[in-house]
Amino acid sequence: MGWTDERVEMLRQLWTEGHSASQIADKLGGVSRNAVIGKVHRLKLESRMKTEAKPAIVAEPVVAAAPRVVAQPVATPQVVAAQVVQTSRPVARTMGATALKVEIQHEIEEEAAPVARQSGEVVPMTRKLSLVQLTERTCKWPIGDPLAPDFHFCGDHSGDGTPYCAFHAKLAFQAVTERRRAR
DNA sequence: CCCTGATTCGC
DNA sequence: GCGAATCAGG
Repeated sequence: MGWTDERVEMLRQLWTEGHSASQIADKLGGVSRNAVIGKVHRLKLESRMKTEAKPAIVAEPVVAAAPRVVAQPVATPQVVAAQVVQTSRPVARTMGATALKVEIQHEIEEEAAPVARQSGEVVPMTRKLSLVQLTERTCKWPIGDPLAPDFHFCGDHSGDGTPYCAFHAKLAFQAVTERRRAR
């Protein structure tokens, strides 16, 4: 199949809309993603260069690097936030992992806040503990940017079973529940 | 290993 | 002009 005017038009539109080369190749049919990319170049389209977004580091390593105490959290806030983000953004799926990680840090607070209001509870005071101060009974819910100097953990008293205090445990549990319902 | 786009080069 | 092969990256 060659590049008829119609096909070229479709290519232009889909590419402009942000579809990936392979996705466009599928829709058009009869062409490979390479063909699509090649054509895009010849048409001098493109533009879609994100200046190689630098994902940087995520919180996960920090939490995982904690003492034995923090070894196996049932569900980290990061995970919960990721799930919330996913359900609220059915669009960005393919770029997945990396893109989401970036958003997590940025939105974890924006996502958590609303949930907090829904729970009808007041956000508890935090003891602002650093990583080394965590024990078996301190809430390990991270607060702030892991890379920022003021990063700390909630530190409130947590039950025997959970790694979080009552408030944050509720946050995590509720978020997951909603995720399953929406699924 | 999956994917992304970018580039090359024989056709 | 075309696109497979290849490259560079996530």
